[in-house]
Amino acid sequence: MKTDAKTTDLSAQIAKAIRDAIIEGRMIVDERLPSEAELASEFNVSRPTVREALKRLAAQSLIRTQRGAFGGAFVKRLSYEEAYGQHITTSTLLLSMNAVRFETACEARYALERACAPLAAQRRSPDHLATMRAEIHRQSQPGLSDESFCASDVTFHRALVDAADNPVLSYQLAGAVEAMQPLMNMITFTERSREQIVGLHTAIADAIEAQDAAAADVTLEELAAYTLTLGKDAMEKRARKST
Amino acid sequence: MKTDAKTTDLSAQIAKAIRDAIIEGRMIVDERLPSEAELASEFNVSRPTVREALKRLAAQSLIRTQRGAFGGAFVKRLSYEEAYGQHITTSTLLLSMNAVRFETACEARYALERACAPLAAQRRSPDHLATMRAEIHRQSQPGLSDESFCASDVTFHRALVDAADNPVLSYQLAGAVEAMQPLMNMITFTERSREQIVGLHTAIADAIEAQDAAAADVTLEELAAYTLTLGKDAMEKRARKST
DNA sequence: TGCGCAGAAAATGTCAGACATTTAAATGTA
DNA sequence: TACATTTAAATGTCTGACATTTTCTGCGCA
Repeated sequence: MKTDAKTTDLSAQIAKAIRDAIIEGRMIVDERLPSEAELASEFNVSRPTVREALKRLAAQSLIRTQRGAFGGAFVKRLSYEEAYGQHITTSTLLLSMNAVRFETACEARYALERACAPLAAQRRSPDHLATMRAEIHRQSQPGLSDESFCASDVTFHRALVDAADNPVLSYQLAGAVEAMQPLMNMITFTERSREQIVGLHTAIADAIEAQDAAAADVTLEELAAYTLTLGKDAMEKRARKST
Repeated sequence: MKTDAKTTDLSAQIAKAIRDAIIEGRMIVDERLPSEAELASEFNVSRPTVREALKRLAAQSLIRTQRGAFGGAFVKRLSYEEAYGQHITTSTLLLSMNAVRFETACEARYALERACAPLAAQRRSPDHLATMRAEIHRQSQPGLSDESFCASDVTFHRALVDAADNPVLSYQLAGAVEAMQPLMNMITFTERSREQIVGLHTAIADAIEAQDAAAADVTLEELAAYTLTLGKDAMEKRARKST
């Protein structure tokens, strides 16, 4: 039953075998793996090869290792924080390496955000509202760099998403929202466009506070359309400059 | 400037240094990394340590390696397929390891799917419609196992999402849809419930074909509600059994 | 009896060096 | 010129050793 795909590294094969065991539930959280020496003899390879396999799994946050007596490798409980981090890294790279069009990413992001809006309107906590208001205030400060403006924009939208109070939703959305930031950073925000955005953000916060899902949806749609035009302008300028 | 965090492995530090270089764009796709020996002397570590670092990066699909003369490690273009795979694995584990409530996962999934529906209605290709119809047909076959029914359900919904013709959206949704399957597999589908679901699926396919976004949305909402009741029943049964 | 400290043991972390294998370029020959 | 051969530069793998960390054990002492 062993898949003797001679084409792959031994360490990759071993990593796959262990990974499958974890995914299929044959090993449970906090269960200890055999020691490196035991794994080595079990798979008939040397200890460095086993170690390479374990490092692969560690990179995916599937195991953690602990030194010392009664240490070893343990199946790790994947935390939301780590999953967020991995997802954001992957999403960001996917966008930056595959020449994804601004329109495509933007459409995806706002489509997903609008899916959160009704839940956010229903469940928003004072905490999330406070964050949104604080970021709106920051975005109104003159002299803010474009990067900081974008970062604040991300924080605002994260708060909106988190207000839906569904960690699975937050996790899935994190990728879409954060991965957009590098693309957004290419936009130069004029005083006029910042005013527009702050106005729309305020309208969104108001709608969420008033638990008015319909209003939030309409405003988000407006914001999506406006962001799209800003992005298109920026992309055109870059295209002209490079020719 | 070297972060001498003595608390972490050398291989983790080296992996981080290279990963940052890739993420920040200091290394571009298909660029060759220094050889293992060169990296070893550059970071003042041994070759096995460098190799462990490289395996970490390979596990995240950030690099690929090539043997032979003029081989080495190269920055890898992250493909949608691989990103899908990683995302699904992570999402699945996140759900299974953190005792996410069925309701939470279900809510997230359908909220996101409903975000795709309007775009799918607008852009659906004959291909996607055909897939949806084919899966509906499969789901009507008597004698289908619960697992196969669930797998077909996932394929149907993937087709719905893909019909929106936005790869970024498909990528983000893949995690939500596929990661639900293990949870759905715990449900025993009676003949009656299958009929219900097939009916709703048919209504969704009809709405998408007719480019009627509103109808698709309403039906998806119904399906979400129905799935939720099925899930709750299944969870209650399991709870009773275990006491 | 109970407490604290030293040592043993077990595991991962790291290193050095060697050999095997793969691959493409360079070289030589018909 | 075309094809076969050699060669060199990489990664892949193994062996063995030592360093470090951490826990448990057992001893001595009050």
